[in-house]
Amino acid sequence: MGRPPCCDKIGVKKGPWTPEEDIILVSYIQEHGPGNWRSVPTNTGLSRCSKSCRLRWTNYLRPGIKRGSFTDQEEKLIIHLQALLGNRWAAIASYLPERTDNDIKNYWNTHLKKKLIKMEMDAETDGESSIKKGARFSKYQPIITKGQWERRLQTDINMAKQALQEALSMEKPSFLYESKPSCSSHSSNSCQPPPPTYASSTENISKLLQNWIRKPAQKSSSDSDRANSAESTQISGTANSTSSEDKTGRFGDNKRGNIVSPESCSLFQVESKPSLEPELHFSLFETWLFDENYVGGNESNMLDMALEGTELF
DNA sequence: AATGCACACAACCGCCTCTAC
DNA sequence: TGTAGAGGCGGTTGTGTGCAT
Repeated sequence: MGRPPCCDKIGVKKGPWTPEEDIILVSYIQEHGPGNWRSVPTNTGLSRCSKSCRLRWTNYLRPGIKRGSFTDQEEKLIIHLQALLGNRWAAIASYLPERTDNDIKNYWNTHLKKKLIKMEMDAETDGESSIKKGARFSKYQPIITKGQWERRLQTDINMAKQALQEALSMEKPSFLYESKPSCSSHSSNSCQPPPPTYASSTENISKLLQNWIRKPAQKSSSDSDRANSAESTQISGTANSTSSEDKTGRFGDNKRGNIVSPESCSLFQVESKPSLEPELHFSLFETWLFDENYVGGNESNMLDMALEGTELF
């Protein structure tokens, strides 16, 4: 039924990307910018389908991707947003600009889902024992009663949904600019955009390129995909390991010169996830998301809220 | 040291949405 | 207005790695 998948074409390579392919893709995007993925395999000679190229870029090569373990704050944010939005990982990812939807999805599936299930089971177990004692919610007993915080939760969810809709819409609501008065009535030149959050990753790519260039002799086109994959992972991992440490990275930081040019930074400033100004989103939600006191002051309550305050579970 | 298992994550698949014609 | 194609998204799978036995 329907169209055959674009990746069904004969000769289209699948599997892990090699460093060579990464470099080709990054170089091409440097020059032409992201988008028009259909033309990427044709123009680069990559034996990859357009989807694969886009995915590789957005999930791995795109500047600004933070790797490593999720912080508690990120974790709580994901839990809240998942409760609010469901499995809309792209929407959730828009509130964690340094994380890809794939990363969040993976993290949810491998960590948070289990964690919440465990929490739920613990709560149920505790609830059963509590029922016998006549106190259903004793373990996560909030300061306010369940009925009270349920009503507050519903109100907050409605408010948050409304805010979220506005935030996700094409037009930025005016209140989002409250924290940026300098941008309100000035020319575009005087309104400095926030520093690109992906700068660290541009450096990562630069390092990746450097690492690859330093040992070209080790590379062989006859290497198996698996060997390439392993090296790719190693190189990328090494580069990525620095990403969360240095937020000042610039694409032009490549001392070897031209592969990654400073001018290309503008490219990556253009290409970004929509609505990727973390401080804006955080300013909008941080109170609601991180005000743990309002349900009793601990993470358990928050998780309990996420579990019980939505139909998604 | 060898084996099995669980975990993490990159990548693929298929469906949906959007847009140009 | 309908259709085809490209891009986007979420679910799922495959594979490498680390740990326990």
